[in-house]
Amino acid sequence: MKNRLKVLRAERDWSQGDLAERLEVSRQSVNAIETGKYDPSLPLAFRIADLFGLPIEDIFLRD
Amino acid sequence: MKNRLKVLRAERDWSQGDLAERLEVSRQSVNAIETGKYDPSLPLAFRIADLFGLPIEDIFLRD
DNA sequence: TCACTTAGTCAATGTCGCTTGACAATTGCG
DNA sequence: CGCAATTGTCAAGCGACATTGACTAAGTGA
Repeated sequence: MKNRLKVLRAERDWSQGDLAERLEVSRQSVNAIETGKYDPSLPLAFRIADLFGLPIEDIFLRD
Repeated sequence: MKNRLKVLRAERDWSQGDLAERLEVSRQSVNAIETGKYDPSLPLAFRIADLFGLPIEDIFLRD
């Protein structure tokens, strides 16, 4: 399960901390998801999709 | 996080066991997800979406 | 140079997702 | 009626998700 978080974040010039704050999760969680340590829960994936205004399928990709 | 699993399953006349087999998870997991005990992991949500040929957003709904 | 931000990582902790095995209650069918 | 299939649920266990706090390393700017 890959994801485009880093790119989407860069497009908006947000730090991992900025994104974490908007998602209401810890900065370490954002980092772990970006670096592929684990996948987000489904509810968090929805919050991410809502934040970026994209369908989940456009952010998270089957690897 | 609600979901339409029970309906989608009924449309195909599948038992929880049938669905579990196709998803390669336990019957108890299917039951727990259907009865709202917990949400599936993101990878499992993708497998479910693929199986039914629907986007994740059409199966799982923000509550 | 020095302070600050950012990114990455580690440890410890707690909860969630998923498992196997088991059992009861219900439904459908010969 | 009797039997099988289905659904719902429980307990115990394991690994994944997410947390706080702390630390290192690299880049930016005054």
